Amino acid sequence: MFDPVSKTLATPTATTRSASVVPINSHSIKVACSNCNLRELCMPLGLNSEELDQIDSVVNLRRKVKKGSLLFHNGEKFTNLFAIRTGFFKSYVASEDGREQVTGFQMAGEVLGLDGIASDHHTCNAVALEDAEVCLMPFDRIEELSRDIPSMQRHVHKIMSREIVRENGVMLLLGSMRAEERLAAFLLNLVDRLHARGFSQSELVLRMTREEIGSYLGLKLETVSRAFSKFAEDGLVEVDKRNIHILRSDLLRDIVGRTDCA
Amino acid sequence: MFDPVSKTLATPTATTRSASVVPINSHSIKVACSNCNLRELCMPLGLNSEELDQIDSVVNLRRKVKKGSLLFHNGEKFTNLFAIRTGFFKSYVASEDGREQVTGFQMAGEVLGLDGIASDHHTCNAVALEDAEVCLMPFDRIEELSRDIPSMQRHVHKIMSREIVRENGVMLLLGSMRAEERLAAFLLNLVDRLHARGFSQSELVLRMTREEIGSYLGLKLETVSRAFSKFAEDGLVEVDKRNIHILRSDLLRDIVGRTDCA
DNA sequence: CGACACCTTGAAGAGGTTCAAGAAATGTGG
DNA sequence: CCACATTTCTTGAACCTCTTCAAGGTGTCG
Repeated sequence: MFDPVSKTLATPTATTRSASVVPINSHSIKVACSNCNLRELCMPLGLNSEELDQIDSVVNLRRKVKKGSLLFHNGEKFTNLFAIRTGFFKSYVASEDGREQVTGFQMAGEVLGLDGIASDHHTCNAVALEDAEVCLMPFDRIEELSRDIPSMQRHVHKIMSREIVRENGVMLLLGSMRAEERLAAFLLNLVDRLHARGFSQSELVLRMTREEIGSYLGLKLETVSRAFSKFAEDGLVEVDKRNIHILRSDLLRDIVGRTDCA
Repeated sequence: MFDPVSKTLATPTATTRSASVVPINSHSIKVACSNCNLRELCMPLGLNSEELDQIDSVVNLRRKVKKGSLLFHNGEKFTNLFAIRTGFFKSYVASEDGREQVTGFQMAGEVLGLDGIASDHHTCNAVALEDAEVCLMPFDRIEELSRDIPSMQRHVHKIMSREIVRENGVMLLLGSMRAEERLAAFLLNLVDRLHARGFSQSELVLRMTREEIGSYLGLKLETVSRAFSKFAEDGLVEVDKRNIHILRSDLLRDIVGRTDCA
């Protein structure tokens, strides 16, 4: 199955959708992974309690990110990876001449910041599309821990490889699909990842604008809007602003998969 | 500077272009990194001799890959990363309906196979575009070594992150550039990477067909051909089949960078 | 309530694709 | 080593998808 934006982790875990349930007063506070309900999404399974304690010592801070504000930006020194606890992000790159390309949308349990490892500086930007909360994971601590705990090491490698595979899928999408195929693939991927987090298989709320979807899919916002209208007209989805109800995911899948025909 | 296909490693090292200088009779043979002239491209610098010995024990096999044959393919069990010694590869993904998308072109000193880590199986294919030779690096040995040698660990992380950053660049290219911008960016990137390996800054020989370039750039082969003709007509390059002579790299750079205008 | 961001829809236009034909290079087998 | 089949590349012309430009509508927030 084609999967342009594969989920960071497959383990389904119900999460709350509200942004600020954890009492946080300061800019960032100490937390413990060992009793985090997203642990299955962030960390390798089957660790003993000693290893869990070690991990608690890595993920020692949280940070709230207000809607619209940057988690990190191009050029910024890289020190942390970020695990999303709540909220929704977009990451994007910009060329000198001002063009922007959304490179991904990230949700709870997914990791941000991998781009920064290459040069010790971030090369893309990450913005919260709704009020969000992230765990800070100092990368040198992650590397230390990876040396001590092989399953942790393997986990880190898998997360990075998964991102490479995801981007391969996006290249396929951008390089060879038509507008409606792209949007269908996008919707299916999004609802899939939400479903893996305990949400509906058929309903979703878009956290991003048509323009941001368009940027991600290599389309103009008008084209995205028209494709939504076409899907609605054909009875594949109901579209009410950013509330999407998928009526015929089977037909959406057909659209993604077809080589030719209309 | 926009860089859709950033080089795997920046260290310039002269290499020979011929494919079969090393005497190899069997399918694969033992070799030593410690006296490989590509070591600077593949391995972290500043290792002591004991660490170099350890690395020699990782990269213990070479394999010849004939032009047109697969190094690995989608679905194949993942066990090794591959460091290219000589030759030129393309990697590509395929969707069920038969569409193919070239995801990258790789040359000496670059690493193939990172996609396989995520699921223990490769998700893309790698084909030699000319007779090639690769070093086999068993990934579990790489992980062992990474646990012992922090600079090795960091090196592996950087290689993976670099691939993520490269793909971000390709997404920008596919999502927001016009045909001629894409081809200009492609040529500049290719000649850059070749130059870092001791080749000319202005002359290059394409190892791939127009169709493969088109697949990578999200264009049809006719469009690629026309863009080449346009560049030649405008005096930016000389094109003789697959031999490209870049006359005005400054103007090529302008083409990549411009937001609008003609 | 007004300003602003976001979304939809129509009409015209452009860039790239598709289809087609021919030329040049490459490889194969005798 | 040559003849022939095949692959690769180029170029033209018609077509189509998506973009651009434009206008109007809706929802949101200070």
